[in-house]
Formats: sequence, structure tokens, C-alpha cells
Amino acid sequence: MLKKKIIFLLGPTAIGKSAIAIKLAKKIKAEIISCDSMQVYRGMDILTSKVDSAQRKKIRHHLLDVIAPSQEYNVAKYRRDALLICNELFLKGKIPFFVGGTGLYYSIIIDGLFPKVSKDRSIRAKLNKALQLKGSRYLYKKLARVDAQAAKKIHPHDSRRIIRALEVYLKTGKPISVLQKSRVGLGDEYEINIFGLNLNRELLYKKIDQRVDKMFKLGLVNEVKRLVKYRLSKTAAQAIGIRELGGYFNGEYALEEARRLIQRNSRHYAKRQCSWFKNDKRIMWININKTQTSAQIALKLWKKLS
RNA sequence: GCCGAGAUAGCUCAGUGGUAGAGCGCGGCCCUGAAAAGGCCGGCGUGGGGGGUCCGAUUCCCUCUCUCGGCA
Repeated sequence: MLKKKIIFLLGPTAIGKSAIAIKLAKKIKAEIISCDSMQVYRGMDILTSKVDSAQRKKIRHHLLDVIAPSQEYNVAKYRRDALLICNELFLKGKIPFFVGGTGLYYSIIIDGLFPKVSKDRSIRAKLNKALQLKGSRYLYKKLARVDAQAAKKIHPHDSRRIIRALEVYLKTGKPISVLQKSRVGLGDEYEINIFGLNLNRELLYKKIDQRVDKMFKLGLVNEVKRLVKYRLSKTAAQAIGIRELGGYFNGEYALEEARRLIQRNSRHYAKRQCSWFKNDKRIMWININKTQTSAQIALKLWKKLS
């Protein structure tokens, strides 16, 4: 029996994924599932460069605007939501087409998430308090005693991962390093095609800077002003642009400085994305050069699929 | 033309008679319930050119070039 097909299109921010994805989706009866940790929030349109409604009419997009920015969202919720949509699409005879740049999210879809150890507010509160009082080294030593393997992988300064590992241990009595081995991915069941878009670093940075300029022209400042009037969830508040414009709103620096910071932080982010994708050997790479249109690139991808 | 200040990393600059640092920038990497987050690593340099003093000069002296400011 023929395996069902799932497609991924990955790449750093501003490289042009969305336009290419829509063109490809039209050729193959696919619907797009956003693979982006920030585009799930309503009201963060300019900030996250979401595709507009005209484009969404061409091809249905999922997991955009699914929660309020006051709500928290995370990998586990994403996985649950995305897999649900995947199944719906299969029933409709459509191909699920994941498009985005959040490395953790796509890998969780493909490779799975170890089960059922959700975040625990009270345990985290305690651990965070210990972190403040005694520092990350104290927690790190604690972790090393119960889960040497995890400790080996985590840097002593990486307090977030130390806390999560301890949280899992305290909740289940099992080391996270053991649980992590029990992930169930999509691997064997489906035919998975992963495409990655690649662009020379200098050009990518230029595109990022230009995109940020465009965001300002489209009204980024007002959008963020509107957003921060309400309390943003911890996760939504992480979007690049919130903190940077916050400093401007507080009078810490001029608007131009906020722009500079947004551009720089976006470049750093893109670099981290590249580094994440680089060593996934399953990715089929497509090099972009500036003369190609998104239609041409979509055609190239389409040929590789058939 | 004269006077003064300066010329050190991609940028802004610090410092020292024993071949150099800081911030920013940049590069590399890690990643399993906060991931646009968080963490780690890396100085990336013919110290403006030439000459002199000295065991030794980026540091002291001379000279040239250039830049900036002031006076003409």
C-alpha cells in the first residue's frame, strides 16, 4: 500500500517560504499547516509577517490565529493541534503541508514527543525560587545526582533545561533522559518529504532588514502598542519586536534604536534556525538565488516530489 | 600654509617598553512541554608608511601620508 504523503518546507525567517508554499500547494492539492510558534497568536499579524487573507483564500492555512496573545502555547499543544489537522486532511484526501521555521515544532511532529509529562506550575515555582536563591549550579548538581545522563547533555548555566529535567524527575520519578528515548514519530507510517530553503547569508540578512523596514511601514508600532495594552502571555511576549519596542515605549531609547534591535535580533534568530536545520540529514536543500521567482522554486520542489 | 588632536579588530574606542584588549558587530554550535525562547564556544589584528633609540617598540624619538578641529 502506498504511504500517505506529508510535506515540510523549512527555512529561516524572511527567506520567502510562504509565497513558495502557496504556489506549490496549489499544484498538489495540499493545505498548509503553519509550523511557527508565533503565528498562532491572534493580532500579531505584522509582527510575525503572516500571510494575508487574500493569500489564505488561495490555499487554506491552518494554525494561524488560533489563540489569544494572553494565552500560553507550547510544543505539546502544537503537536496535538497539528496532528488533529493532519488526520482531517487525510480524510479529505489532501496532503498536509507544514510550512515554517520553528525547529522544535517540526521535529516534534516528525520524531514525536515523549508522553505525558506536562508542565507543573507548583514544581516550577519551587525550582525557580531555588534558582534565584541558590543559583543554577545548585540545581545542576541536584540534577546530576538523579539523572547523570541528562546533566551531561545540559550546560550548568542552562537553567531552563535543568528545571525542566528536574520537573520531569520530580513528577514521574523517572529521569528525563530515559523518557526522551521513548518518542513515537510519524516516521514509518508516512512518506515524509522535507525541503529546506537556503540562501547566502549576506542576502538573507539583507532580506531580513528589508522585511523589518516594511513591517514598520505597515504599522508595526501601532500593532505592538495595541498588543501590549493587554497582558501578553509569557510565550506570546517572546516574539521579536515586543521587547524591543517596549524599550522605546518606556522612553529608554529612540524608535530607530528599536528598529536596529529588531533587525539584529531577527538576524541572530535566523542564524540559530540555520544551525538547527543544517544537521538534519533528511532535509532536501533548495538553494535560492535572487533571480528566481517563487513560482520557479515551487516548480522545482514539485518536480522533486514526483 | 600654520597650530593642535588623532591614526590599534568590521565599527566605536581602551591600554602597555616584553608582538594587544572592551563593547557592539560577526562566525560556529546545542536544543524533547517558554523554542522568534534559552544556553555554550570563538579575536576575526602585518597596531597608517619609512627610519632611529633599545636586548626588545604598538608603546619613546624623527619623518612622510591621511583624518578631524582651530587660525589664516
